[in-house]
Order: sequence, then structure tokens, then C-alpha cells
Amino acid sequence: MPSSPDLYSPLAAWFANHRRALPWREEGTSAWGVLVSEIMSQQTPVARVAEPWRTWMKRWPTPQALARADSAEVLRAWGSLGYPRRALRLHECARTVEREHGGELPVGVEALVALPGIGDYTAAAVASFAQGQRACVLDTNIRRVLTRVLDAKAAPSAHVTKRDRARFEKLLPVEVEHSRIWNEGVMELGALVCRARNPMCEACPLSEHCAWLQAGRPGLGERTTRPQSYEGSDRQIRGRILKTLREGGAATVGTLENASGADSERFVRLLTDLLAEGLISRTASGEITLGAGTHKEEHVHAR
DNA sequence: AATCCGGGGTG
DNA sequence: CACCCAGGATT
Repeated sequence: MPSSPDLYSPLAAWFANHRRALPWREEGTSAWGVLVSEIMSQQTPVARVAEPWRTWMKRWPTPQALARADSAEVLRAWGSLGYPRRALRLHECARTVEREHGGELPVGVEALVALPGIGDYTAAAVASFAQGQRACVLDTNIRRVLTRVLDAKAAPSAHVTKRDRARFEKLLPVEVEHSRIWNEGVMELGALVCRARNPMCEACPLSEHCAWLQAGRPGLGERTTRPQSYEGSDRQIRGRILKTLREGGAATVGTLENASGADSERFVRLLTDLLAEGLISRTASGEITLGAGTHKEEHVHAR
């Protein structure tokens, strides 16, 4: 039985020469800073995250600082990164760290995944990149690279199966430092070379071991899932409402309805959803503002 | 397992 | 215009 090929050595050598100088990779970045970068990068390309991350970390360097912030400020600082509920969860995460962990980000996947907004990927990434832990990081890049190398398929399955996790975990080096380099390096390879659309196999350090390349790169342009159209979607309407509030402060319901471009019934439904999620609130004078508002008002109404 | 949740950049 | 992006929560 042949021993499995050494993927680590060529990968590590490649990574040493192609590692991007992302701001959160600078010496001295806290685990909290890495966590913030991971949340911001969920479904948002890292190139778009770099600047907002700098500004954010300068303003709120620690969980304590963010915990003290108002949710409206947090949402405004989030800007157009998308999926603003991530900002609310990061805010909640900071408050949980403050309240339950003495202001110190807990160490390890199990403790991290229990925090708001942190799932399997983000917990493993923070543990591996910033906490000296050996954790198996599975993001869209790593899953695509390993699916190609091992399974000769162009794209990974829709979600992480137990079987995939078990197989990919076997490739993770035992030594902690090597496991971090493996995670970062394979992720970087997926972002720069083994890309979803135009993979540069001629520049790939794993090309000799890649089952997909040897099979002739089958299924490269295949459609996987139905493209969920954005134009005219609830997401677009919600986005317009929040953008109006970010840029203009408080607004009347009428102003927001006009800006939303939705019919009245749909607008009311979406506004109700946004209120329930804490993305907006209603002031005493009946205007709509960004953020969850204060609990004081609820007491006033409760009387 | 399927859906929902933004927004911008790219071929 | 379709596809993609360092995913997570909810049902």
C-alpha cells in the first residue's frame, strides 16, 4: 500500500512565495482582530474587506470597545459590506465575550463556535490562525482545492459532509505550526490559483497530484445551483432601506417606502422583519432609525 | 436539506 | 447578465 503523497511540502513552499500581505496578517494582530476579519469576509471578497477592517479595528480594537458601541454606529461602520446581520452578530459576540468571558476571546473551536455569528468555519479559522490550535479549516477555497485534488470534481458539494470532513482532516499536518500553514496555504491557493472560474493549473504546486487535472478538468463550467436573482428581490429592497438610513439618519416611513421601490404591502412586511431583527427601530416620534434602539422605549410602551 | 440573508467585482 | 465571494442561522 503506497503512502499518501506529500502535499504539504510543495504547498508550503508555494505559500512562502505567494502569501498576500493582508492587514490582519500583520504581526501583532489580536485574535479578536482576526475574528473580525473572518466575520467580515463571510461571503464578501477579502479585497473589499481590507479597508473597512482597518477603520473598524482602529475605532473598536477590543471586544470591550465594541460591546460599548451603539448598534446604529456598528451598522453604519459596516457600510456596504453586505449581510448587515453579520454586524449585529459581531456586536452581540463582543457583548457575550465581555459578559461571559471577562472580555477575553475564549480559546478553541468548541468555545468559539458557541458565540453568536461564529460557525464551524470561523471557529476553526480563528483557532488555527490566531490561537495556536490545530483545527481543520474548511471554507469554500479549501473545499474546492481538496475536492479537485482528491475527487477529480470541479466543485465541492453544497455543504460539508461528515465524510468530507473526515477525509480532509487526515490531510491536516499533526504539528501545530504546519497545520496553520496548511490551512492558510490551501486557502490562499484556492483564492489565487485553484479558482472557481479560471484555475491556473500550470502555476499550481499540487498539479502533479491533482486527480481533477489528470482527468482533464471535467465539469469546469457547469451550473451548480439556480442563480437566485437579486434584481427585485427582498434582499435588494431591504438593502435600499438600510442604505437610506445609513446615509441619511432617521427617516419617515413614507420616505423609506419611496426609496424602497416596493409596493405598500411588501414594504410593510419587510419593515416588520427589519424591526424584528433589530436592524431598525422606531423612535418616540414615529421615525425609523438604524439599529435596535434603546430598551428604555420598550419600557415606556410597556407601561 | 433548503432558504434566506447584500453588494460589488468580473469574464 | 451570470457567477462568485475566508458562511451562518433558521426552518
